[in-house]
Amino acid sequence: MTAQHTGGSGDARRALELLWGAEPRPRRGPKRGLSVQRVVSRAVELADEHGLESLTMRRVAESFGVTAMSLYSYVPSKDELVDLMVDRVAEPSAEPGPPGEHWRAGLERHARTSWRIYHRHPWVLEVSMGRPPLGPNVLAGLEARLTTVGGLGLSVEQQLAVINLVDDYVHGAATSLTGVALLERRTGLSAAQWWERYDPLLEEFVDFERYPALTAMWEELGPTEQRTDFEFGLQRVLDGVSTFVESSRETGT
Amino acid sequence: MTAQHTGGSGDARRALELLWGAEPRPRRGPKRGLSVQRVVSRAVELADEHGLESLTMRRVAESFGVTAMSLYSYVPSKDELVDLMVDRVAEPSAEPGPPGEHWRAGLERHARTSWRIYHRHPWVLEVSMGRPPLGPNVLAGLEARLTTVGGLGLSVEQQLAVINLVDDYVHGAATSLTGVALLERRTGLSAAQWWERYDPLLEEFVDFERYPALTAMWEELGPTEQRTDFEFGLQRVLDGVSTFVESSRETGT
DNA sequence: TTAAAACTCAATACAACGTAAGCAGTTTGG
DNA sequence: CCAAACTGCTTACGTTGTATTGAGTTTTAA
Repeated sequence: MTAQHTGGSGDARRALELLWGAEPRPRRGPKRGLSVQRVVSRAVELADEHGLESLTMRRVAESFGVTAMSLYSYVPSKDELVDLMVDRVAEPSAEPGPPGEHWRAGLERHARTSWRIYHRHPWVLEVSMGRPPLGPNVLAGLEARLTTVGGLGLSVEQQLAVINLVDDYVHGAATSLTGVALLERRTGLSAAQWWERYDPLLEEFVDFERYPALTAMWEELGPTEQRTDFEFGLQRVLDGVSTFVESSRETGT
Repeated sequence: MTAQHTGGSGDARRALELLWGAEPRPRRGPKRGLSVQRVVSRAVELADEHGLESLTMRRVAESFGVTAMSLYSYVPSKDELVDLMVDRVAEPSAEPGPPGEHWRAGLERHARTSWRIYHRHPWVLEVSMGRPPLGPNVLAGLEARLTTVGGLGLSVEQQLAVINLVDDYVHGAATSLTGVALLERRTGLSAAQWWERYDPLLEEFVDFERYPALTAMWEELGPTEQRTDFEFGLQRVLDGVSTFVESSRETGT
């Protein structure tokens, strides 16, 4: 496994051509049996269903009845394919939000959109956004965020800080929640079954007196109950931003 | 690559023995050349230096001058090794914090501790904590957090929600920041070099009028400047928690 | 019209991975 | 003192991404 996503260490022009769909220039050889679009769509389906770790070139190819190497005439590498997948599922259609929308409602909307994407396509969480694929949907997502925080009298740096704060929280919360489901698939063991295995053994190793608060918690809730409450966290984060925006307005800067 | 960390799909008792160091029972065969401790330490060193993706059983073994298979008499699988690594670097010594510490200072301290761990051991970010290794350090970290939010008059669910909120944000922000460095290593291209490659090509593909806010931002800052400001975000998050705690006190519940 | 260039897809191959199986040699409990 | 238990090596298998090669197909240029 080379890894997920190169951030375009290959041919940058080719990468952009693929992202922006500048494909159908006339080609010379035999008719192509597939298309970049279809390959990306199928790859997204497979990743949604079986996870990024079982998304292999061979499996994508097999689902079309061709060999793995055939795909390389559509996509230069697996990493570029993943980039295309990310832009495909990012903020589809990027709804602009109602005119005159309050910034808080806007941030909430963006957060929930990301949350929904992560929920439908958990594999996106495993792809680094350090160098996002510069495709239409990814850019539209950023544009929408910037528009939302644009009218608050914040500096551009502060605008980005706010956007990153919300995005980072959503990403973290989604990772946390998704991790559980991922482990259930990878191990074939539900969270409850896992706990049943470990619970009786713990007292053999753990001196509970060293962990009184933890022990109390385990007695009150099952330890399975540690659901990340996305809504709770999101409101706290937005409250924090709110405080900042208001005090920022008072100060005049 | 099987993946990172099973959450103990193997022998649970053996996993706990390893985590709690219940090792040196007398053994029959030849003297062991290594020890679980040394294997874990070396694996941490290698992962720190070259990343989790280049941490292979063969490389760990090679660094000791033994074969890959030799390691399997110390550690049942690579996934279990990763679990051991996580507990090794988690909250070392778990300082209890000054007595009478304010909850906000406590949460800040925990957040910065996590931040430091992620910074020193970025590979931890890639390991799911859906089923954390139930070792002494991981448990100590949770205990410390629970203690910090214990005296606020919150329900246990609320306490966990607050802890998860902070942890999720820190995790997200660290992932974001670390992703950049990871890509620099994987591609051999610095962020600046990457941008130099894409910037001139963008106008060929992107209709900037569709992305006015984005374009304005790119003109004001280089797009390289999108540093995640951890401190800024952390203070906003804590402000949000603060608002919640206070209004929660007023309401009486 | 035809030859060459450009293309598609398949077959084969390689290095790297985690780890199973088998084995030779070492230590120790009965 | 010997059989059981253990260590560490060798070999091997199935999987991964992708380089290479080659055969067959379509388009372009002469």
